[in-house]
Amino acid sequence: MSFAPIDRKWQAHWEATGAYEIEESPAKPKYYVLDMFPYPSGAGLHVGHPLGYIATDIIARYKRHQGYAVLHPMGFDSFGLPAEQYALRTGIHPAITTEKNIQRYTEQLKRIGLGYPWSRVVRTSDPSYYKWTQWIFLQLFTHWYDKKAQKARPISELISIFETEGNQNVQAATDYEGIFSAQEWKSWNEVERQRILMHYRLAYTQEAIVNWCPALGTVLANEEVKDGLSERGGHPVYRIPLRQWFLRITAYADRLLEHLEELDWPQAIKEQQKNWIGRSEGAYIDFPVESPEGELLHIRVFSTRPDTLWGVTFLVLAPEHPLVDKLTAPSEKAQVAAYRDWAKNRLERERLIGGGTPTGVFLGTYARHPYTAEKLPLYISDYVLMGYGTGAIMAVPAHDARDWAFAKHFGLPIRSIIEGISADTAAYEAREGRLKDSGFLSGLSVEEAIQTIRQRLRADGKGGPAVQYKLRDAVFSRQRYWGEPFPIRWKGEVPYPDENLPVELPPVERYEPTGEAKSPLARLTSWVQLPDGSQRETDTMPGWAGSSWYFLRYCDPHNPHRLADPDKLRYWLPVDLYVGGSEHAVGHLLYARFWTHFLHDIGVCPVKEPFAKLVNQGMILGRSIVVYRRKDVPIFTSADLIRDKSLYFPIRVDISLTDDTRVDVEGFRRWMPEYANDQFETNSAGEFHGEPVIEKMSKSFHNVVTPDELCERYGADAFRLYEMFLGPLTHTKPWDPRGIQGTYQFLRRLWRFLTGEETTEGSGILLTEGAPSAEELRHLHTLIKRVTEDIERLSLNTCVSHFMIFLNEMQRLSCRKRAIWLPVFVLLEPFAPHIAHELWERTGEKASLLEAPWPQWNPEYLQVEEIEYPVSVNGKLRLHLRVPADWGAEQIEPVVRQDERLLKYTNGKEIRRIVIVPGKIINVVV
RNA sequence: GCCGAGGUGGUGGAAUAGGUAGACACGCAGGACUUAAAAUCCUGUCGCCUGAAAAAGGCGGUACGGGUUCGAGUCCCGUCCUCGGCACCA
Repeated sequence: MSFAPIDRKWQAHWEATGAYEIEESPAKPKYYVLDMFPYPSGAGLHVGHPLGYIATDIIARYKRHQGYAVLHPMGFDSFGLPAEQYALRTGIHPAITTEKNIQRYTEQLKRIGLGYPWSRVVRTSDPSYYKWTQWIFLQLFTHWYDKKAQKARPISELISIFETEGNQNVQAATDYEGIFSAQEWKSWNEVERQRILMHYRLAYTQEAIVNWCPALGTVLANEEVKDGLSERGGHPVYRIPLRQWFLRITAYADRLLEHLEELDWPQAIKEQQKNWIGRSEGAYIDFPVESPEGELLHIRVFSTRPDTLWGVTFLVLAPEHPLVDKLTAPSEKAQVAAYRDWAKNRLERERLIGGGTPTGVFLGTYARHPYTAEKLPLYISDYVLMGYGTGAIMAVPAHDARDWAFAKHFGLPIRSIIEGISADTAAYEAREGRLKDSGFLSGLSVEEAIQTIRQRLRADGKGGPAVQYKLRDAVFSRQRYWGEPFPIRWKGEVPYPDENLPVELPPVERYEPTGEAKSPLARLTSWVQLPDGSQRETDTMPGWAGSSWYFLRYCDPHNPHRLADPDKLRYWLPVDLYVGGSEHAVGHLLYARFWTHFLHDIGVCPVKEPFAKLVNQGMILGRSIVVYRRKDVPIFTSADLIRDKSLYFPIRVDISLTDDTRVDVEGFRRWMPEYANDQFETNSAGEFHGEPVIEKMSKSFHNVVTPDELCERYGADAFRLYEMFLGPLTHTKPWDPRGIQGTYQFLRRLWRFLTGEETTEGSGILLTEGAPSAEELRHLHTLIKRVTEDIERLSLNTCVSHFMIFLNEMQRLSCRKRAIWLPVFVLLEPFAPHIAHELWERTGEKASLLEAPWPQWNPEYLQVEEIEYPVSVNGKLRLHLRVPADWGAEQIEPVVRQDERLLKYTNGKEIRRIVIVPGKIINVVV
């Protein structure tokens, strides 16, 4: 018996009636529940993908029963690399592949009975959508961040300020260090002005060092490079400077950090974002230094431990530090050049793995301690990074493990400045103790000393308090085809916004990279060259551009005039519940917050934080079956016969050819023709077994289970229930292909019990009239209470158990009373909508089950009438037990016997009464 | 190394306020029906002990060692292990 016909009947009905389309209704409270939209890959959905979607579908349906206007939309993150690579191989345009995949995804999602408003679907690759992605980019391009006002402001306002007072009073998020007056500003030409403005824009271009792989013709991310070679193909990778677009996310570092507090997100994700932003407080300290040519300079360092200033015994600069050339003594030039060369070609990765022994060279010159004027030797070493702080450090080997290792290796002095601490065997890094030998800091605690020195440095003009972030500005360029084009026209060196949106992605004939670190768009000269002599930007935006604001578009998905209507945004935002995988912890989730803060600043978005509550669903792992083939001869051996696995090669079998661990040998032979003539050693029962392995669900492991086949065989509802029943939403758990029997069995029992039918063809239902008994009401209201409370705390797996227990009780009581079952159908609807709707229809109820109000539990039905029951314990002490009125002696006696123990615990106090409630001994009244 | 989350039967997991640990389900074992299989239904299923068995009972048990409490899977201290993230960030 299959529930598939019922599934189809109701899915068609919902489709035809637009049952899940939704509008703002001011009279109702709103609830916005969101899934992370998928990239529509060619492989389709496997059973791991819809886990979160089913959970949010349950929440959405539940909230709808509770009278909320619920927005629970779906869309597609449809720009991306796989479609482009497929196009490279086949010549099929990514738009066609993507369209096909979206069709397939949509069918699969509908087959599970997910109630999405399909009219609201957004696709990031639609021009009508990416028009607004481009628009947001232009807003970033035409805004700067004012630190005084703590918000983004139009670049035109910055120009006005420059024209009237120059830049001396401007506190902006910028890397521009010069100071200029209004006169100077006015004296400059357009190109010079634009060059300066570029340092203020929130979207800007800059030369950056990238991993360039000529063989692949593209730039690679750090994680795509292994040991100087490309991960794919193993081609050499070079670090070259390239002009790239950046977004100035660092302007928002503080705000992104602060607002983390107010979010109801998993602690792990908040921690990750916090670490990623990596705020540290410390101080800048300037060390005077004289170059071999006699030039007086200073080296600025950043330290979180400025209190250890008297423990400094040398300074270290990053090899790329701009002062290295000037500060190298003639005698050391050759060595320094050699080291710098070596360090440059050493990739980040090796440098980290190399970890153990410090490397570096002496520059042959010395800096002066800012307070004691002591001579401090200057070194360069690649353990100091140019990209963080100032690219130079003061080394305090006694109180920093890295400096300690460096000092030991090069025989430099180690000087402890904490009382009673010797740093002979290891650095003392704790922020505890009192300072010694530290001038005016001596005698202070570490924390006191830090505060004192920060102020003193500023007062003395030798530095001052400073804050540093690990967060870097985000690279926003990709040399790819299948992404959003930049709405930018270059006139010479100066980029100008192209206000004529959308700038549509033109068709190309060849998808191969150009070999010059440019996207395939660069070949389209007719597209690139514009009539006014300017050229289009040919890079495209990264995958995360479109996904950084899609949740806004869902509120008003077809608006041609604006990103979304402000009233609609005000109604729906923020997202009340966002469910998705934790892999987006510092990518998508940080960028989406950044864009939302920015859009809030410019008055487009009513909220600063897009996602009030976030839940990470766990991964569902697959169960692969491995069979063993001898290394020496063409023989496969059943796994239960194998003693020494080292004699065998493991080979994964497609799980459709297995029944638990038993392998269909003939099927396997057909599937892998190269083994067709091999011998298969079976066990004594004549069976051939493999061995199960739990690992990621993946096509390459042949362990993928798709929802489609399960929905056909058991029905969408059994599938939905099983996905929930598997375990807590947030846990990573293996897919057990046999387990679905449990929820399928439950639904069949329910079906047979209520309809008396073995098939889904009839239309009968066996509900009876009549008033429910106290016991029946107690079961019903227990169910309502448990299911309601468990949905609220997202414990959907236990909800399923409650239904099973309830059915058992009703079967035991043979209760088919209408008054009991009607509310149960409402409770069941979010979990098993198809069967719930079918049963509801058969009852003849006219009201729509979708809109039926969620039942309320009545505490009165849950309370059990109590009586006092006098018993004697040990024949000595007389007790009064308060027990449910319908309990008999056979229920009380075991309890009493058990509670003889209580006598021991009362330390001589007289027990008057043991209070008992159903199932629990609550306390002893004395 | 640092940060975060966790450790309960053969398996997934339950125990919501510190109150009968193992609900519910899978698997497994036994039985019924059947020529047989599938399907379905019933019974049992943490370990050890007493008991011919059943009934009934006893003891132990939530990673390990301590502690608080009449009572601890739950709270506190210490140790070990697993998973996830970050990792020369000065």
